[in-house]
Amino acid sequence: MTRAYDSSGKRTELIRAAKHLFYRQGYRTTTLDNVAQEAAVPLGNVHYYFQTKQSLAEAVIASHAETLQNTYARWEQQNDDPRLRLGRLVTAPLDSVESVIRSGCPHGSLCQELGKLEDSPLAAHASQLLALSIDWAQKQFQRMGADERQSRERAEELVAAVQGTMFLAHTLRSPQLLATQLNRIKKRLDEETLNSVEGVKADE
Amino acid sequence: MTRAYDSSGKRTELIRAAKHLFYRQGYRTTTLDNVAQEAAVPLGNVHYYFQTKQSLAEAVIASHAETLQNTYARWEQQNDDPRLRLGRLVTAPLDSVESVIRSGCPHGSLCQELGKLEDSPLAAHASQLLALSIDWAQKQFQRMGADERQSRERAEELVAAVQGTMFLAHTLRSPQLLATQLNRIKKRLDEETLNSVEGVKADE
DNA sequence: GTCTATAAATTGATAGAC
DNA sequence: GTCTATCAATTTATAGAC
Repeated sequence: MTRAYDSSGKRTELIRAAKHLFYRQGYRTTTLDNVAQEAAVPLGNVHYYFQTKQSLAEAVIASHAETLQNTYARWEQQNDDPRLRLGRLVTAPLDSVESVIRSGCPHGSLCQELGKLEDSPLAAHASQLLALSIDWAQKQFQRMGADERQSRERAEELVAAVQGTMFLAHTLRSPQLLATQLNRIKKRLDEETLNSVEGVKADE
Repeated sequence: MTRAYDSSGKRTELIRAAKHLFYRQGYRTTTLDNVAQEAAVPLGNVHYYFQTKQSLAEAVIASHAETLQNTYARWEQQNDDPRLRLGRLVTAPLDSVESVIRSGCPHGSLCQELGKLEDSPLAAHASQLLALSIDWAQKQFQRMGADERQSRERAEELVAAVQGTMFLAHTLRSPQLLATQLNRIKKRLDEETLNSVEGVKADE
């Protein structure tokens, strides 16, 4: 790095373009030329900002992580009740049905693809996106009074259900499935957490 | 095709090798040379059996579908009770924990990768593997007395949960997660289907 | 049918002018 | 810092001898 920040905005633009294309087409399918064109930057220039395609992917993963953390921070500000927060985690994919149907979960599909590149550190990096979501969900269950193990298992269960639903809806290209199943998950979540309202308020 | 069957067994062997490598490394990462070496067949010979890499992938998908159908047929023979049949669907991944942790679900991960190749018929072909499982699960729920819509939604929910669990366990490389969450799914399945035993026996 | 050698195309990465 | 031109490696696919 020879610069303190991205003065021209090209670096940021390259990350945005790569993020978009990796999501739509996958990491392997997307060429650096594709990214360069999408970002309106000459191909050769890409290597000024990112020495390798892999380092570009790492920047993309970091960008995803930042977005996720911002989202969770916002949800925490907007809702004190951990049940409502978890509800948003479940129904969030409904805010972008079309892209979920077309390309699946932005984080999940990236983990899936990079997870098979064994000789690469990208797999471990990407998996942190999933870990981030589980950890956050676990925190919410803990605020409802669940202990360490209980909260962990419920968080894993919830994230697995949402991920599996997005995957199925994407694979079968069914917006209907996405809506129906996410609502089922949400309904069960609401039912299961009905008796933990007091614990929350006491914790406040 | 100039032959009625695979007399030398090389065609079958190539499919087996490709199936294995696509699962472990992914479709894009696996080269025809990799497949040829794994099958102990010279590279140039691959094109005698499969004109393109895509046609090899189609054969792999067909082989997966055949395996799935055989498995379901066997489960139907071994158990009359649809609840037990569905139980096997849930716990089956525990019979091959290591490969699931290492590479995820053989069908799910294939669907995920091929699903992003838009200009290819492979996506639609692969998605039939998932559809097959959902359809089979739906049949079992129907035999328990559930109507068309109910059985469909419960089948989708079950498959989504199992797929999501395999995906999470694979991404986080956690055999513990796989076992814990699959057992949770099975437990809930058993609880929810407790009151539908009569309906089954009457149907027999 | 089987195999070697190679063509043809793609693509990540680099060199070097400006 | 920016961009053009090009290298080097990979990989799908084909040609043609045996």
